[in-house]
Amino acid sequence: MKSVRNTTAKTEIQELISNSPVALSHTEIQLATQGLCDRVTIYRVLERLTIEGLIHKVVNVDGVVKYAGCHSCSVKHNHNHIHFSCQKCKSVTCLEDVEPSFKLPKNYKVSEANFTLAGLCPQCS
Amino acid sequence: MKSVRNTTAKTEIQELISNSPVALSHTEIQLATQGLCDRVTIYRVLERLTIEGLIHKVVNVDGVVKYAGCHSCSVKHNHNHIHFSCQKCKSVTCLEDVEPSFKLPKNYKVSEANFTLAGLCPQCS
DNA sequence: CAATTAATGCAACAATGTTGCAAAAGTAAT
DNA sequence: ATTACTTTTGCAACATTGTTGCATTAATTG
Repeated sequence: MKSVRNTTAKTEIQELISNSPVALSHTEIQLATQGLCDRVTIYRVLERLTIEGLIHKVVNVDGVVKYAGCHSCSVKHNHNHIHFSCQKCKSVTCLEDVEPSFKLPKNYKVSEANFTLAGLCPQCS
Repeated sequence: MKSVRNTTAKTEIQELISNSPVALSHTEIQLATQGLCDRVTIYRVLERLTIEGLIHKVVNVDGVVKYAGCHSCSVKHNHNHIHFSCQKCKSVTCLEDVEPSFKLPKNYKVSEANFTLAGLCPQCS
Protein backbone atom coordinates (compact mmCIF):
# COMPACT_ATOMS: atom_id res chain seq x y z
CA MET A 1 0.00 0.00 0.00
CA LYS A 2 1.11 3.51 -0.70
CA SER A 3 1.82 5.53 2.37
CA VAL A 4 2.70 9.10 3.22
CA ARG A 5 6.05 10.00 4.73
CA ASN A 6 6.82 12.98 6.89
CA THR A 7 10.04 14.51 5.72
CA THR A 8 11.89 17.57 6.90
CA ALA A 9 11.06 19.49 3.75
CA LYS A 10 7.38 18.69 3.98
CA THR A 11 7.11 19.57 7.66
CA GLU A 12 8.99 22.83 7.35
CA ILE A 13 7.08 23.99 4.31
CA GLN A 14 3.75 23.15 5.89
CA GLU A 15 4.62 25.04 9.06
CA LEU A 16 5.85 28.01 7.07
CA ILE A 17 2.58 28.23 5.18
CA SER A 18 0.41 27.60 8.23
CA ASN A 19 2.16 30.26 10.27
CA SER A 20 2.01 32.85 7.52
CA PRO A 21 -0.80 35.40 7.64
CA VAL A 22 -0.67 35.65 3.86
CA ALA A 23 -0.58 33.09 1.09
CA LEU A 24 2.89 32.30 -0.20
CA SER A 25 4.17 31.67 -3.70
CA HIS A 26 6.68 29.03 -4.67
CA THR A 27 9.37 31.70 -4.99
CA GLU A 28 8.59 33.14 -1.58
CA ILE A 29 8.76 29.70 -0.02
CA GLN A 30 12.05 29.04 -1.74
CA LEU A 31 13.53 32.26 -0.39
CA ALA A 32 12.18 31.63 3.09
CA THR A 33 13.57 28.11 3.33
CA GLN A 34 16.95 28.97 1.80
CA GLY A 35 18.51 25.71 0.69
CA LEU A 36 16.31 23.47 2.75
CA CYS A 37 15.68 21.47 -0.38
CA ASP A 38 15.67 21.61 -4.12
CA ARG A 39 13.35 23.87 -6.09
CA VAL A 40 11.69 20.85 -7.61
CA THR A 41 11.07 19.34 -4.19
CA ILE A 42 9.12 22.42 -3.17
CA TYR A 43 6.86 21.98 -6.16
CA ARG A 44 6.31 18.35 -5.27
CA VAL A 45 5.74 19.03 -1.58
CA LEU A 46 3.20 21.73 -2.42
CA GLU A 47 1.44 19.32 -4.71
CA ARG A 48 1.27 16.66 -2.01
CA LEU A 49 0.15 19.04 0.73
CA THR A 50 -2.63 20.27 -1.54
CA ILE A 51 -3.78 16.74 -2.30
CA GLU A 52 -3.69 15.88 1.38
CA GLY A 53 -5.87 18.91 2.05
CA LEU A 54 -3.42 20.62 4.36
CA ILE A 55 -3.01 23.70 2.20
CA HIS A 56 -4.92 25.22 -0.66
CA LYS A 57 -4.02 26.97 -3.83
CA VAL A 58 -4.97 30.57 -4.47
CA VAL A 59 -4.30 32.64 -7.56
CA ASN A 60 -3.74 36.35 -7.13
CA VAL A 61 -5.00 38.98 -9.58
CA ASP A 62 -1.77 38.85 -11.56
CA GLY A 63 -2.07 35.11 -12.06
CA VAL A 64 0.60 34.21 -9.52
CA VAL A 65 -0.11 30.92 -7.79
CA LYS A 66 0.06 31.07 -4.00
CA TYR A 67 -0.57 28.63 -1.19
CA ALA A 68 -2.40 29.17 2.07
CA GLY A 69 -2.98 26.95 5.07
CA CYS A 70 -6.31 25.24 5.54
CA HIS A 71 -7.58 26.41 8.91
CA SER A 72 -11.21 25.48 9.25
CA CYS A 73 -10.97 22.80 6.63
CA SER A 74 -10.88 20.00 9.15
CA VAL A 75 -14.49 20.85 9.93
CA LYS A 76 -15.74 21.53 6.44
CA HIS A 77 -13.49 21.72 3.43
CA ASN A 78 -14.64 25.01 2.01
CA HIS A 79 -12.51 27.53 0.17
CA ASN A 80 -15.35 29.64 -1.08
CA HIS A 81 -14.34 32.57 1.05
CA ILE A 82 -12.87 35.76 -0.34
CA HIS A 83 -9.18 36.22 -0.98
CA PHE A 84 -7.72 39.66 -0.85
CA SER A 85 -4.92 40.39 -3.28
CA CYS A 86 -2.97 43.56 -2.51
CA GLN A 87 -1.88 45.44 -5.60
CA LYS A 88 0.98 47.11 -3.79
CA CYS A 89 2.70 44.47 -1.67
CA LYS A 90 1.26 41.58 -3.70
CA SER A 91 0.16 39.78 -0.55
CA VAL A 92 -2.78 37.43 -0.64
CA THR A 93 -4.89 37.08 2.48
CA CYS A 94 -7.79 34.75 3.18
CA LEU A 95 -10.80 36.58 4.57
CA GLU A 96 -12.23 33.45 6.13
CA ASP A 97 -15.28 35.08 7.64
CA VAL A 98 -16.47 36.87 4.53
CA GLU A 99 -18.76 34.72 2.44
CA PRO A 100 -19.79 36.02 -0.93
CA SER A 101 -23.16 35.36 -2.47
CA PHE A 102 -24.31 35.23 -6.05
CA LYS A 103 -27.28 34.01 -7.95
CA LEU A 104 -26.30 30.92 -9.84
CA PRO A 105 -26.67 31.10 -13.62
CA LYS A 106 -28.23 28.74 -16.15
CA ASN A 107 -26.68 25.34 -16.72
CA TYR A 108 -23.25 25.73 -15.27
CA LYS A 109 -22.07 23.10 -12.81
CA VAL A 110 -20.05 24.85 -10.14
CA SER A 111 -17.59 22.78 -8.15
CA GLU A 112 -15.24 25.47 -6.96
CA ALA A 113 -15.33 29.19 -6.39
CA ASN A 114 -12.50 31.66 -6.41
CA PHE A 115 -13.34 35.13 -5.19
CA THR A 116 -10.52 37.59 -5.19
CA LEU A 117 -10.72 41.24 -4.34
CA ALA A 118 -7.85 43.43 -5.38
CA GLY A 119 -6.84 46.74 -3.92
CA LEU A 120 -4.85 47.89 -0.95
CA CYS A 121 -4.48 45.82 2.18
CA PRO A 122 -4.59 47.45 5.65
CA GLN A 123 -0.79 47.64 5.74
CA CYS A 124 -0.51 49.41 2.39
CA SER A 125 -3.41 51.81 2.56
CA MET B 1 2.35 64.28 -28.57
CA LYS B 2 2.13 60.56 -28.29
CA SER B 3 -0.58 59.00 -30.37
CA VAL B 4 -2.02 55.57 -30.92
CA ARG B 5 -1.61 53.74 -34.22
CA ASN B 6 -3.90 51.16 -35.70
CA THR B 7 -1.85 48.33 -37.06
CA THR B 8 -2.87 45.09 -38.67
CA ALA B 9 -1.79 43.05 -35.66
CA LYS B 10 -3.68 45.22 -33.24
CA THR B 11 -6.87 45.25 -35.28
CA GLU B 12 -6.88 41.51 -35.92
CA ILE B 13 -6.16 40.61 -32.32
CA GLN B 14 -8.84 42.93 -31.03
CA GLU B 15 -11.42 41.51 -33.43
CA LEU B 16 -10.43 37.97 -32.53
CA ILE B 17 -10.95 38.65 -28.85
CA SER B 18 -14.13 40.64 -29.31
CA ASN B 19 -15.71 37.97 -31.48
CA SER B 20 -14.78 35.14 -29.16
CA PRO B 21 -17.43 33.91 -26.73
CA VAL B 22 -14.68 32.91 -24.30
CA ALA B 23 -11.61 34.66 -23.00
CA LEU B 24 -8.41 33.82 -24.87
CA SER B 25 -4.89 33.23 -23.63
CA HIS B 26 -1.75 34.48 -25.31
CA THR B 27 -1.07 30.99 -26.63
CA GLU B 28 -4.56 30.62 -28.03
CA ILE B 29 -4.27 33.98 -29.76
CA GLN B 30 -0.92 32.98 -31.18
CA LEU B 31 -2.35 29.77 -32.60
CA ALA B 32 -5.42 31.53 -33.97
CA THR B 33 -3.45 34.20 -35.76
CA GLN B 34 -0.76 31.87 -37.14
CA GLY B 35 2.18 33.98 -38.14
CA LEU B 36 0.31 37.26 -38.22
CA CYS B 37 3.03 38.70 -36.07
CA ASP B 38 5.73 37.87 -33.59
CA ARG B 39 5.01 36.32 -30.20
CA VAL B 40 6.37 39.40 -28.50
CA THR B 41 4.12 41.66 -30.52
CA ILE B 42 1.08 39.80 -29.23
CA TYR B 43 2.18 40.50 -25.66
CA ARG B 44 2.63 44.15 -26.45
CA VAL B 45 -0.64 44.46 -28.33
CA LEU B 46 -2.49 42.83 -25.45
CA GLU B 47 -0.87 45.26 -23.07
CA ARG B 48 -1.89 48.24 -25.18
CA LEU B 49 -5.45 47.03 -25.72
CA THR B 50 -5.81 46.55 -21.98
CA ILE B 51 -4.53 50.03 -21.23
CA GLU B 52 -6.83 51.51 -23.85
CA GLY B 53 -9.72 49.70 -22.16
CA LEU B 54 -10.72 47.68 -25.19
CA ILE B 55 -10.11 44.32 -23.58
CA HIS B 56 -9.67 43.13 -20.03
CA LYS B 57 -7.52 40.59 -18.32
CA VAL B 58 -8.97 37.57 -16.58
CA VAL B 59 -7.12 34.89 -14.68
CA ASN B 60 -8.58 31.40 -14.70
CA VAL B 61 -8.48 29.05 -11.72
CA ASP B 62 -5.19 27.56 -12.86
CA GLY B 63 -3.52 30.94 -12.97
CA VAL B 64 -3.58 31.20 -16.75
CA VAL B 65 -3.98 34.78 -17.94
CA LYS B 66 -6.71 35.30 -20.51
CA TYR B 67 -8.19 38.27 -22.29
CA ALA B 68 -11.80 39.10 -22.98
CA GLY B 69 -13.45 41.90 -24.89
CA CYS B 70 -14.99 44.81 -23.03
CA HIS B 71 -18.61 44.85 -24.09
CA SER B 72 -20.54 47.11 -21.79
CA CYS B 73 -17.45 48.96 -20.70
CA SER B 74 -18.15 51.94 -22.89
CA VAL B 75 -21.04 52.69 -20.60
CA LYS B 76 -19.45 51.88 -17.28
CA HIS B 77 -16.08 50.28 -16.94
CA ASN B 78 -16.94 47.45 -14.62
CA HIS B 79 -15.41 44.01 -14.58
CA ASN B 80 -16.90 42.94 -11.32
CA HIS B 81 -19.02 40.29 -12.92
CA ILE B 82 -18.42 36.58 -12.56
CA HIS B 83 -16.07 34.66 -14.79
CA PHE B 84 -16.69 31.01 -15.34
CA SER B 85 -13.65 28.81 -15.73
CA CYS B 86 -14.39 25.36 -17.14
CA GLN B 87 -12.24 22.65 -15.63
CA LYS B 88 -12.65 20.40 -18.64
CA CYS B 89 -12.23 22.55 -21.74
CA LYS B 90 -10.39 25.33 -19.84
CA SER B 91 -12.62 27.97 -21.36
CA VAL B 92 -13.26 31.19 -19.52
CA THR B 93 -16.57 32.91 -20.05
CA CYS B 94 -17.79 36.25 -18.77
CA LEU B 95 -21.19 36.01 -17.14
CA GLU B 96 -21.93 39.69 -17.65
CA ASP B 97 -25.37 39.66 -16.12
CA VAL B 98 -24.43 37.90 -12.89
CA GLU B 99 -23.35 40.35 -10.21
CA PRO B 100 -21.92 38.95 -7.03
CA SER B 101 -22.42 40.55 -3.67
CA PHE B 102 -20.37 40.49 -0.49
CA LYS B 103 -20.18 42.39 2.71
CA LEU B 104 -17.02 44.44 2.67
CA PRO B 105 -14.52 43.74 5.45
CA LYS B 106 -12.57 46.02 7.78
CA ASN B 107 -10.02 48.41 6.34
CA TYR B 108 -9.37 46.97 2.93
CA LYS B 109 -9.56 49.33 -0.02
CA VAL B 110 -11.07 47.43 -2.91
CA SER B 111 -10.44 48.69 -6.40
CA GLU B 112 -11.06 45.58 -8.40
CA ALA B 113 -12.92 42.33 -7.97
CA ASN B 114 -12.25 39.04 -9.63
CA PHE B 115 -14.90 36.38 -9.14
CA THR B 116 -14.25 33.11 -10.81
CA LEU B 117 -16.39 30.03 -10.59
CA ALA B 118 -14.89 26.77 -11.67
CA GLY B 119 -16.71 23.66 -12.78
CA LEU B 120 -18.27 22.45 -15.99
CA CYS B 121 -19.57 24.79 -18.63
CA PRO B 122 -22.83 24.01 -20.51
CA GLN B 123 -20.88 22.44 -23.37
CA CYS B 124 -18.94 20.08 -21.11
CA SER B 125 -21.60 19.04 -18.62
C1' DC C 1 18.62 -3.60 11.20
C1' DA C 2 17.11 -5.05 6.79
C1' DA C 3 13.73 -4.47 3.11
C1' DT C 4 10.64 -1.63 0.76
C1' DT C 5 9.38 2.28 -1.67
C1' DA C 6 8.32 7.24 -0.97
C1' DA C 7 10.79 11.33 -1.43
C1' DT C 8 14.75 13.94 -2.99
C1' DG C 9 18.42 16.00 -6.02
C1' DC C 10 20.07 16.83 -10.33
C1' DA C 11 19.96 17.73 -15.04
C1' DA C 12 17.49 18.76 -18.79
C1' DC C 13 13.62 20.53 -20.85
C1' DA C 14 9.15 23.26 -21.79
C1' DA C 15 6.24 27.12 -21.39
C1' DT C 16 5.54 31.80 -20.47
C1' DG C 17 6.85 36.41 -20.07
C1' DT C 18 10.37 40.49 -20.51
C1' DT C 19 13.87 43.72 -22.55
C1' DG C 20 17.04 46.28 -25.86
C1' DC C 21 17.71 47.77 -30.22
C1' DA C 22 17.66 48.27 -35.17
C1' DA C 23 14.29 48.04 -38.92
C1' DA C 24 9.65 48.72 -40.56
C1' DA C 25 5.34 50.96 -40.89
C1' DG C 26 1.53 54.54 -39.48
C1' DT C 27 0.33 59.24 -39.38
C1' DA C 28 0.27 64.03 -40.22
C1' DA C 29 2.10 67.91 -42.64
C1' DT C 30 4.04 69.66 -46.78
C1' DA D 1 2.93 61.48 -53.21
C1' DT D 2 6.86 62.50 -50.46
C1' DT D 3 8.91 63.66 -46.18
C1' DA D 4 9.61 63.70 -41.30
C1' DC D 5 8.44 61.94 -37.06
C1' DT D 6 7.55 58.42 -33.83
C1' DT D 7 5.03 54.27 -32.87
C1' DT D 8 5.14 49.55 -33.56
C1' DT D 9 7.40 45.41 -34.97
C1' DG D 10 10.84 41.52 -35.30
C1' DC D 11 14.62 39.38 -33.63
C1' DA D 12 17.68 37.76 -30.31
C1' DA D 13 18.64 37.03 -25.87
C1' DC D 14 17.37 36.49 -21.37
C1' DA D 15 14.42 35.62 -16.95
C1' DT D 16 11.02 33.14 -14.52
C1' DT D 17 8.08 29.44 -13.62
C1' DG D 18 6.78 24.81 -13.92
C1' DT D 19 7.59 19.72 -15.51
C1' DT D 20 9.82 15.10 -16.19
C1' DG D 21 13.12 11.04 -15.93
C1' DC D 22 16.20 8.67 -13.32
C1' DA D 23 19.58 7.39 -9.98
C1' DT D 24 20.24 8.11 -5.02
C1' DT D 25 18.69 8.94 -0.33
C1' DA D 26 16.03 8.26 3.55
C1' DA D 27 11.48 7.23 6.14
C1' DT D 28 8.74 3.57 7.69
C1' DT D 29 7.31 -1.26 8.60
C1' DG D 30 8.21 -5.76 10.24
